[in-house]
Amino acid sequence: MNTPTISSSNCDNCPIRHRAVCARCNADELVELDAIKYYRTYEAGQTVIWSGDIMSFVSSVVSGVATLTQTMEDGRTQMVGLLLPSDFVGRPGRDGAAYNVVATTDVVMCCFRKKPFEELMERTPHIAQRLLEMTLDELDAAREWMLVLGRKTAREKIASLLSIIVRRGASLTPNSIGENVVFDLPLTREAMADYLGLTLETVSRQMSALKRDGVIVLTGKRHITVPNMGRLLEEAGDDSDGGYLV
Amino acid sequence: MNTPTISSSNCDNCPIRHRAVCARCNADELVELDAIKYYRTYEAGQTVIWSGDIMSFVSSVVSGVATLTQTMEDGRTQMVGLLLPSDFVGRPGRDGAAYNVVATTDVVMCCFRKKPFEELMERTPHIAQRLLEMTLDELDAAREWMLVLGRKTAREKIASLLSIIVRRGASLTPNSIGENVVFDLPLTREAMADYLGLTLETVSRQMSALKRDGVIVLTGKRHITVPNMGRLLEEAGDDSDGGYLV
DNA sequence: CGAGCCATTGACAGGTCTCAACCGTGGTGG
DNA sequence: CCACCACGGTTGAGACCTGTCAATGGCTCG
Repeated sequence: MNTPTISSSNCDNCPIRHRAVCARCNADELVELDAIKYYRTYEAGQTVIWSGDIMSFVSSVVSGVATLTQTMEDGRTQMVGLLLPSDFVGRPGRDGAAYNVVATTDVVMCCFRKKPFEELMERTPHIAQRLLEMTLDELDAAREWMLVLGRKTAREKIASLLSIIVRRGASLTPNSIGENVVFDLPLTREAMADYLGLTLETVSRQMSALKRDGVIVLTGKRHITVPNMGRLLEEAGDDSDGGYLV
Repeated sequence: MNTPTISSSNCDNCPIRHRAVCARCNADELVELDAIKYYRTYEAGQTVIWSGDIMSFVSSVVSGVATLTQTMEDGRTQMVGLLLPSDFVGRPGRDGAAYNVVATTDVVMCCFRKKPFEELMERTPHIAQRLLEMTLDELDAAREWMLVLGRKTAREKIASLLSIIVRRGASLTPNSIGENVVFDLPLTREAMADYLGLTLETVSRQMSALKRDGVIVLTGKRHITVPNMGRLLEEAGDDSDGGYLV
């Protein structure tokens, strides 16, 4: 395992301090959380959690990208969550994991022992409030995703995924002001296919098509430049304003 | 409209008393909820909420069935939620509605004025706790649905939808013990298509196919008998035990 | 240099959509 | 009273998009 060293057990320097499940906690509450927390690291490709596992912890993604997937008996796989820094993993009150969690890049997790975390939640409204807020956001994201899966064409699906990654990464890579948006795909073609309910061949073909049509510029396989974000949003079939204030 | 009379302003007789957002509330908390609540009824086909509307209330479905849908500019529509009795509508902390809500049967809603409800939530952990629990359940349902939308065939999608309706209706129509499961579809073919990301023609064809193959028996358009529930679950591509205790 | 992985591209098959005709029921108005 | 329409549903024929199977290319690493 790479660099298991945890430089900051200190929440003050934590990159997700004000966005994760602990966002609303005050100093006293952080002390309580600190007592039940530990860090774990995972290498790219490693499975963090197997569906059905008994979970002894819940956790927050500190850095890196992981996926939440569901698999049918015959192997068909659907991604049901894309876990970026600050996202929460696990369900308080449930023992078994419902999904597979796989690290797609090297990942650092901030884990809380489950039992004490649940007890802490009982008497710390700040945690439960934040978790409710985050869960409602995830539910909205899942519903937007359902529209993508159910009603969009392959080309629109790809454009939607790229838009979502840009939107979610905006806070991480603060260069989304000008026209040119640049980012690295944290997913393989296969993972993109699992996200979008497509085959990896169709993903590849549509990526090539968007490239050919000048919607995106591909440098290597993963480095992407979007010359015109409005155009990408059009291709995604979304309202051209992106749904948020312009 | 059938029986718009609200016989019970009294929570004790409420059919969703122990399943809705108020499930954990004690007598004192119910009194507070009672002060900010009112009932509304909607006829089948009526739109309850338009996406983008300013919401002055949140609510629980008391009886009937409603749908939560999202629509693209060109009219493509995806259902993102199926609202059955006890389900919660609205998002505390957000002013605008994100989805359309349409009554598919006559519906009774128990509405709470939004501002006071939010204030009550702040000081009543029982409500926030229950809402978190319900939201996590909805998120799980949305993720199961994503697998259906992204990876299942039309035939599997239909079988999955019927299974879900049976499972959710089990508590409502307590006849799911024996082999024969009987129920009425609360959805038109078009609504089923919007649920599953299909066209209504494909839904109709697959319903006919399942009927022809003896998986279901159709009486009229909406009345369904499932002679062998295990068979239906197989057709849905799910684990044969249905995920729950047999 | 070969192995393994990720990705691209082609040819073809097949599942679902599109367009269209038709059926049965219930309500309505001449 | 009955023609007529609206509505939900079924079925057919053909087109098209995406999946399947297969071959190939580029890259990294041992």
